[in-house]
Amino acid sequence: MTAARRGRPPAGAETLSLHRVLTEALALIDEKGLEAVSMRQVATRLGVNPMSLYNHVQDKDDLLKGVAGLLLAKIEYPEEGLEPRVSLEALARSFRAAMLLHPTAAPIVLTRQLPPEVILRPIEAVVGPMLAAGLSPQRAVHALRATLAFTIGTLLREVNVAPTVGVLGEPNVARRQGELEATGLPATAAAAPYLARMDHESEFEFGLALLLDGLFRFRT
Amino acid sequence: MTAARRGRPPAGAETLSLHRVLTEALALIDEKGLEAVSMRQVATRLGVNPMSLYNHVQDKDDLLKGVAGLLLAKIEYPEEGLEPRVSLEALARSFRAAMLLHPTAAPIVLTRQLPPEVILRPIEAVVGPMLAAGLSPQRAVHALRATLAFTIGTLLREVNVAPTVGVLGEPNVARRQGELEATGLPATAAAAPYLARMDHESEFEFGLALLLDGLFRFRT
DNA sequence: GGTTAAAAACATACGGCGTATATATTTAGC
DNA sequence: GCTAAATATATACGCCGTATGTTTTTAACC
Repeated sequence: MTAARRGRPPAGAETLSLHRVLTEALALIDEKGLEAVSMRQVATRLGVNPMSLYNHVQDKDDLLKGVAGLLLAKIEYPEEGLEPRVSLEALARSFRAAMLLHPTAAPIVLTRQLPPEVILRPIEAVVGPMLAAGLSPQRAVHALRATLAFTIGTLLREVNVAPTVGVLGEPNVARRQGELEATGLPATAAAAPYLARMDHESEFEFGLALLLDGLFRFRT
Repeated sequence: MTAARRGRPPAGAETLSLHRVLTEALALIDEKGLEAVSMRQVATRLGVNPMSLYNHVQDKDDLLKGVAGLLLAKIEYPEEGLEPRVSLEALARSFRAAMLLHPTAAPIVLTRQLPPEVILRPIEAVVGPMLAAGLSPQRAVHALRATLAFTIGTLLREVNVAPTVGVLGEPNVARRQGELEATGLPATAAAAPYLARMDHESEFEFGLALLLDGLFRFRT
């Protein structure tokens, strides 16, 4: 282990950058999980002293906000001029897909207050079609918040950061179903085959359709 | 600072218990916030060595699960025999109210997988009325998951653990509204007065009614 | 071209954290 | 009475975030 250079690196040298820090942090999360993220681990992977990160990031929370921005940047926006309902469905699905590209990192976006500049574009992309569909601004905001709450809640469950009795994988499902039937709770037992099994995709589509159907039934 | 007793305490002495550990942890969260919770802090408040907690709790995560149980135990269940829709509304409101009794602790419940024994009762209380209303078990489970996802998402926003542009308090609202109008994004600017302001209560009721209306429109 | 302020890296160190391990004391059951 | 279990403390390890200070190079200015 040779001692590392100690001053500002010479002109041509590869240098640290905010982008390198953020992408390395995201890679670390993908590989080792959210809880493995530490300033020291990120620095080690970059071959750099931990304190060097602070030249590009205010603190650890700031770093995580940056990673959140990386994730949100992966949302793909539908083309202009589609039917409002089609645009909204596409957006919701694209948001979900973007989060599921990095499931273990998703809670960074979903459970954090983010600076306006990083969420304004998605908001505009949702409110636009809602107004175009004839919803009042007030109702459009209510609708945005209801669908976003549902989507966040669904995604958190999907990445195992929410309470649920459902499980994935056949052997687990069968075992859980048996446990539920053995509780003696009548409704729980009756619904056990469905409570035990989880199908994120269809649950997301079910709730999304439910909300959008309701919103577009009367466009006040 | 006299040296603390070192062995098992004598018979009559006040002794530690799981319940004391959990309630002290909850009190600490209420006073100092979630991030202030550490085994050492809880132990200090109990006048006890940190390692003593491990006689009652497997590890820190287990302690937090226990606190989650404390919170869920504060749900008040509606009486039997009400109209299904009335029961479901009461339950959703009661769940929300229970979480808002300890807003800073709520994320422990909302962003964690919990053991079945602690969530079975609420589940039964939701699925029961849904089946009573004529929903199929499959649809009842979908309905449970959709409303729960929405409720969790709404509550996380309410306790500042979710992305949003809305703010509370008049001066903040006015400032944020100005910022939104200055973005140049047309829909965002048009909806700025509503985007800037947050009204958790009415947003919760709006989404809840939207979901339940849809669910009860056709009872398949 | 020399001077100087800013930039970008490293070095050290502090106080906190969760908890593994070992030990002491008392109790409860046989 | 003996012994195992229960309940407490003591010590220590390896992490963590980051405050503070130092070194080296660059870039801007005269």
